[in-house]
Amino acid sequence: MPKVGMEPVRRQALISAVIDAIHERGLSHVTMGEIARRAGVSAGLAHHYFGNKDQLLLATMRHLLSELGDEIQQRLAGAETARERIRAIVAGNFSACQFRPAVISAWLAFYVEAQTDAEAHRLLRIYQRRLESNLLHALQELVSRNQAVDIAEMAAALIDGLWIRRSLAGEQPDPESAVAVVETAIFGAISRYHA
Amino acid sequence: MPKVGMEPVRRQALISAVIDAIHERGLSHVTMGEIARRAGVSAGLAHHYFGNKDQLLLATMRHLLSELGDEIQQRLAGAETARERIRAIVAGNFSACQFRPAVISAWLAFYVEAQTDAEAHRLLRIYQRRLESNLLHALQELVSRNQAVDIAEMAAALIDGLWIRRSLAGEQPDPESAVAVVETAIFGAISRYHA
Amino acid sequence: MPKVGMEPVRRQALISAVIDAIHERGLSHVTMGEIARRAGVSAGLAHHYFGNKDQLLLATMRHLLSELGDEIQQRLAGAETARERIRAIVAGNFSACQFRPAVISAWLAFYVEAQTDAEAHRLLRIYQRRLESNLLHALQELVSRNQAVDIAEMAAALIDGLWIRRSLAGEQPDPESAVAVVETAIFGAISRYHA
Amino acid sequence: MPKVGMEPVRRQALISAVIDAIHERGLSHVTMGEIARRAGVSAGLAHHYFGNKDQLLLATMRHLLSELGDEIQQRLAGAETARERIRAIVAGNFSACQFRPAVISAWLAFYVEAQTDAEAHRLLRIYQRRLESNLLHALQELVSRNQAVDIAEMAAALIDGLWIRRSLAGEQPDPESAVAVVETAIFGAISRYHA
DNA sequence: AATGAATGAGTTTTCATTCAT
DNA sequence: GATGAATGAAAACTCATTCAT
Repeated sequence: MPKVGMEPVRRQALISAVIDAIHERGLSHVTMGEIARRAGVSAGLAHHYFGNKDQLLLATMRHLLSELGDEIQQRLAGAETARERIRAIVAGNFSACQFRPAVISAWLAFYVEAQTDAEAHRLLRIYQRRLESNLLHALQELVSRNQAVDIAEMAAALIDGLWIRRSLAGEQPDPESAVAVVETAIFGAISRYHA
Repeated sequence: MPKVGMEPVRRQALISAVIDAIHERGLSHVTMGEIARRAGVSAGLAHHYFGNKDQLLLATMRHLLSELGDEIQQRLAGAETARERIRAIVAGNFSACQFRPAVISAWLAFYVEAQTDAEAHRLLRIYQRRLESNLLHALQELVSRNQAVDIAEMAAALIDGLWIRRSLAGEQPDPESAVAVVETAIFGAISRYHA
Repeated sequence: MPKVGMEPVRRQALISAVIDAIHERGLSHVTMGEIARRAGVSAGLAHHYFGNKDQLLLATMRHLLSELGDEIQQRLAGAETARERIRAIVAGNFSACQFRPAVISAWLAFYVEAQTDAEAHRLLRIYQRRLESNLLHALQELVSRNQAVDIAEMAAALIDGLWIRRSLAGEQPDPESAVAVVETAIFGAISRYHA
Repeated sequence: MPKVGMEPVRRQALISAVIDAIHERGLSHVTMGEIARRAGVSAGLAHHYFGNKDQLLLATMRHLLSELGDEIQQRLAGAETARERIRAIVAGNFSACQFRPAVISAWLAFYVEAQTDAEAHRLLRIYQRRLESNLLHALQELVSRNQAVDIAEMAAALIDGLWIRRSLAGEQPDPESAVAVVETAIFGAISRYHA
């Protein structure tokens, strides 16, 4: 039953299937066959649209990165003060659509993949630099440049660390408390410098 | 030319080979053949000693966990005050033998594997609980129990986050500055509660 | 935008695409998708017109055979003496439209295909018999029947051999010198028998 | 039942299987599975020893080229006069072990493969150049350099052409008459130049 | 103890072909 | 008439694992 205009639908279904499959089986055990089955299409179609497994995986990673970017950008748009911008960045990183178990699993998997895969590495670095740069700009309005650098690094590491630990804990992820931990650490550090 | 008493040597060589192979190829691309080649033995021997690939991987993970445990235990032995114990735990996590690029890669890989592999998950949780428990005990001498729980979580996440980010940065890992970041965050939080 | 009367145009475009594709990728690597792409149509249309891949390939072969036949027939029409008829046959085999690199590649590929494909074999044998029979008739006016048979075989082999070698040489094919080599061999053999 | 020292045996069996499979199915229809089956081993083993299909095919081609080279070299060793050397080269090209139907099919297939495969092309050109060079040296003792060049080209083309036509004819190949045709053409041409 | 030979199951990938639109 | 969606079967290739030696 071929219909026209199905390409974007199938692409999205396949990317979602990748995320779910990684969550349940782990990236190293995911097969094209399983992804296709979850997406309700044949393995051939997955290749037809993405060329090969690596490309499909990278497309999924790009999807996640872009979703996260949008999430943060949206929140930044409504932020006026430096404190609000910092909150926007932190909250964006733990936004509902990103902090779902399956998405967390996929993120982690790609994080690790980026250790050895050049393209995955490149994609992740771009996101990381942007995150740090955003944080840095906001922080520099509150503390000196050197202090901002230190706090930004700490905050970025804390965000990643909370992600990884919450995911491993297996409990229902709790975005709000995660946000609170990071904000406490950031604003605590800022007030320390101000004292 | 089989020699007697080679077993521990071979086992260690294979475990080291796993770590290096994960670092260079990524866990999902590591094969028994490559591990064996790196260890300078035949693939058959790897099976002879470890039974199968999963067991070899888990043995490697156990090796890393035990090494980290020893590292922290050693430092704790010489620590007398609560502050010193906290410093011992943090420093142990970034000790030279652990904070090598190849070891970091392997840790990350196992972290992710633990998402979907029951035994890996169990091993990792044991280590995490011990780490948190150690931290908690030390912190409770300085702050209230509730405050200690919050700080311990933050500290643990920060340690993991620094690991993961430093590894991805590709630069030579710098244990001392990592330790400094974590200690600053911990003692900053403590002093905040005291104020 | 389907147009009426496009069928012969599409068919010819597909056949030309087959020849070019064989030249650039080799028959064993040619796919329907690539042929269709080169012809500027969808893969579905290629099937619509030719039924399946084998039929399209055979249609291409028939096209080449018929083109070669026409080429020779045209030249034979203007030939009066036996020597002229021999020259017509030889020259026809190296005529410009046949001795193009892409066409040579396709010919060779079909030659080989004919080893194992019954229909291709049949088509090629028809052409070969006609070529030999034409040559034989002309030669028999100049030498005895037995001598004519020998010379015809030699000439036919020489034609094929020059084709195959020129094609592999990769140089710009030079029909005239090829013709000269064959004619020298034929007329040399004839004069030898006459001596 | 693994035995040591099987590698050369398996390699040879696989190469022979390639030749037979090409003869019966045609290069474009040959699969690794069929080759392995004919060789009496698993498809995995074929990959184990040759890496991939292309490499196995090229190894087969190298095998044929080297066998042909040996055949000619042997005959050349016993030749003293220029005429004998020419006969050695021609006879070597139609030697029993080369002029078997299956071997002929394989040769043709590789000839065509060389049109589009760089490595196959390289291998074939080396053989062709050596053949022409050998012929040229022998011929230059009997005729002028220019005449030798012409005769060598004609002879080489005739050899290839006879191969291709005899193979297509499907009859039992007849080395002796093929040799006779080539020698008649060569020595006829020489005597023509001498006249 | 140790190896290399060998396999078979599983995975990716390709591609001719079909079919609704 | 023409397309793009979709499939399924077949092919290449990988690799953990077994086993005779």
